[in-house]
Amino acid sequence: MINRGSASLKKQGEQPSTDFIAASLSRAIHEHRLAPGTKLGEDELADIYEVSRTIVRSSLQSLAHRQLVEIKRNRGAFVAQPTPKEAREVFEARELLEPRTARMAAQRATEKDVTLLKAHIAQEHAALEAGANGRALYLSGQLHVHIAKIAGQSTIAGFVEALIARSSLIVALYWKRESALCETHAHDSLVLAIERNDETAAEELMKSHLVDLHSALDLASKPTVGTSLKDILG
Amino acid sequence: MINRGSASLKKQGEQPSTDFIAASLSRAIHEHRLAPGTKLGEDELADIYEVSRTIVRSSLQSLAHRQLVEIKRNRGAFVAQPTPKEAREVFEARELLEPRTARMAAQRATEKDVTLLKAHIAQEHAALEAGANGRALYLSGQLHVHIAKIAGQSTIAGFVEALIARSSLIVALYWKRESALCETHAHDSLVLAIERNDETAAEELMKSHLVDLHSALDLASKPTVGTSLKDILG
DNA sequence: GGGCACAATATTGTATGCGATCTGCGCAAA
DNA sequence: TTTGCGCAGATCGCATACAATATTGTGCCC
Repeated sequence: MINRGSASLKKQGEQPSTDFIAASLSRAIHEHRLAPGTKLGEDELADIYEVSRTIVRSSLQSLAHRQLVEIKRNRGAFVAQPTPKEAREVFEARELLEPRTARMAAQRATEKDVTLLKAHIAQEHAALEAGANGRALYLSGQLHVHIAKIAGQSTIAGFVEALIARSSLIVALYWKRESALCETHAHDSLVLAIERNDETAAEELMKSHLVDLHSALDLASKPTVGTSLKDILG
Repeated sequence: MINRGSASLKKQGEQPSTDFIAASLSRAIHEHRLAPGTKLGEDELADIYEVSRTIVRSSLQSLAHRQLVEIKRNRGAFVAQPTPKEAREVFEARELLEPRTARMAAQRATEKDVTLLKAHIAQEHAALEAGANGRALYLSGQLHVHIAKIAGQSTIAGFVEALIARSSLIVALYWKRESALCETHAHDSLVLAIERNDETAAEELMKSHLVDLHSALDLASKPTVGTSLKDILG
């Protein structure tokens, strides 16, 4: 169910396991390999990653703090299912934060930054053409994080990162259209604005990009993928 | 060293212990009873709160995620010591977020909200007059959180909460003046603006209040309270 | 007398076991 | 057939035990 490839990598590298597992799960959620509502049993994960429940617990708590999973006492951890209200708030927060970070990024971006951004976008296109939809989605989000980091405000960048993560869940639940393609051009022109240090354009492009995304959500209906029908209806 | 009173309360109430301990430590940090750099040994805390290290670890990880404590691998947990750079970023983030939330709060505040805000300020004044400086500081921060919550954006309110918490550490490290009194009037007029639903005034007042706070910090010097003598002197 | 290497201690990291709580199923009664 | 109860299974919460690592103390050698 989960990316076993990375799990075995861990056995070789022997990195701080708790971070590794949290990152692995986070990626899986980002890439929509784990649907909202999916149960994440401790024993199950401990088995998969070949560590003790202690480590798994720690990872899950970390993810819970980022609101990527929800922990119900004596019930276990589940991939979070943001409500329409929460979804709206997340996008409103993004609309407040990100245009400003885009402006700062345009102001501060170095040549190297722009090169990296362009490489990032290239990856994004490649993923799309390869049909790796999940990966494309992940990269698409990471571009926003990347821009926030260029802005040089790591605190705000951290917030943006958290918002992007939740956005991934929101998209999984409320996305109307099928094509994620519509985003790519927005990203292109955004990066170009940053390249020519056009602060105002970057801010405006980011703003309209987010409004586009927001409007592509159907926040009226109840979650579609919601696996746990009983929880919601009960 | 830590609030034993609350610790014993826990024994009676038997609440989710990990949250309780995290909250207790958080309060202690907010109220400057725990100085930045203080080591938080697991056994020590386990002893004080009369729980196992498992719980204490969980609490510390929770605080670490909020960046209130820093966990160094194989070394332990310490009350965080934001650098001047981080301090600047925190206040810049606040200056970005909070004026907007103040505006929204002014727009949405009900009579009940205003009543609670005024009660809050009264507590603040009382604490100051009672010489409970730590508590006053805590309440002062909580007012900002309260306003953010009134704005009805719980996501943003969460960010503000995190920023307030870190601000407490920043004040502990970099505060220039002695009097925290200067703030109280700012809070008064801010709440009054919210009461009369004067959005623009609320936004402006919040903005200038934050600029005041920011300028009352001495971010040029190195941390003063930094307990780790070796790091600083070595 | 000073500096370095090694041993002892203390503290954190991880694993595992036991008790508590919840879920789901089966059976009995209406 | 449906509804309520009770038991069994599974899963989580927490404590304890053991392993790994950093820190401190001691003694030797220079």
